[in-house]
Amino acid sequence: MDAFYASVELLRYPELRGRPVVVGGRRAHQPVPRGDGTHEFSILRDYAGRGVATTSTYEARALGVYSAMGLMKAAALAPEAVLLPADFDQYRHYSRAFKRAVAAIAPHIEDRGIDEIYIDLTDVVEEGASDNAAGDDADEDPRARVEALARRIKAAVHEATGLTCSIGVTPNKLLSKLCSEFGKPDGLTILDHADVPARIWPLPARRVNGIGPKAAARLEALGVRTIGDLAAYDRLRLVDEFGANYAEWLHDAAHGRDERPVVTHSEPKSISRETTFERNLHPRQDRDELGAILTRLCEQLASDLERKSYYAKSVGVKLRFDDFKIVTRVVSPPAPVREARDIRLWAGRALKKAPLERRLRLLGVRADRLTRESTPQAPGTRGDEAQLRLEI
DNA sequence: TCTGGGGTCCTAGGACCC
DNA sequence: TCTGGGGTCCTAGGACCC
Repeated sequence: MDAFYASVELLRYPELRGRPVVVGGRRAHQPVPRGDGTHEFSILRDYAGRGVATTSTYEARALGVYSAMGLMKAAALAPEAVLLPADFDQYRHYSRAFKRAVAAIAPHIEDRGIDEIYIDLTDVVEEGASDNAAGDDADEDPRARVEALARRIKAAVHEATGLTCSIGVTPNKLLSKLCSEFGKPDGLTILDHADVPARIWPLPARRVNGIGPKAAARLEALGVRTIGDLAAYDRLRLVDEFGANYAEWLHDAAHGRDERPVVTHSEPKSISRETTFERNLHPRQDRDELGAILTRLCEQLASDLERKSYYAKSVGVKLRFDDFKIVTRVVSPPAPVREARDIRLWAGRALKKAPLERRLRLLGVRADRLTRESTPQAPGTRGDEAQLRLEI
């Protein structure tokens, strides 16, 4: 989806179209209705406090404001930009709507978060082909068929949500992810393996999903800037720098090779809640306040577990200190837990294992190693199946 | 008073088992 | 004085993604 959160906000406040708009900041103010149908909006310059831009409209991006940028920095770049608080219920609603619209056409979908999916079009394209075989003036060009299908999906998404999306149709997820960035907003790119040298290799290596800031910097140090540089780079030297596994993946990725299937179902591995404080808190001086925050996080986590029907075999805490260093500690209760009181107890024990000298800016609680069962499951046993032991 | 919140996956070391 | 070769599970940290 194109600038998803910001675009949803523009549906609600059409008068903001064409203006730089930033979504984010926990203390951002709700727009105030004026009575004539318009609203009084807060602007970025007036924001004070912690927080980052969750997303921004293309007009704000033109001014240099991107996702994850601190709002104070964003305000320096775009002081007149409108600032809106995030409304995740609203975004989830539109997320479900666009996914439903796609699923009606192509049901083989992998969820990649609130605003992104992979679609396996193989069967849909083939069905279309056999349908067409009967027709007389049917379009026989496979590429034209694929394009028509992609346009049908874009139209369905727009019909259901009023929002635009960008689609990349390619032989695999890696290439589709790259191509979905082309022509945004409202892009459509169809690409085959043969197009990789011309259209993929000129791109910066950083654009590959899985090459982040660290890997990109190390590649840069090797003189590797583009995906084409990476494709041409000596494999063994890549192994020296990154280890066998990552090196092989880098090499395959640079050649547009990716065999990962579209995964239509997956179980969560962990559920967590965390919060950054308005001011840094000291483990001893602010002990009571921290304890209250931890309790609240545990209550939220317990309600998440209950709603989703999971128990946690491990409970962990996450601390971010004033120097931004992160420490995590995990404990495993004798039996899986779900109740807020239990989570609070074990989170407290995990916390005791952590170093507590510096001030904290963030505290988090995590339910780890999730299970549907409330009773401990010994390794190698399943339910109440009879156990068989054989010795020779 | 730069720098959110929710995730996944990988690596590495230690405990423990046969 | 030396002490193998598997395996699994658990924990901590880090890179990366949306």
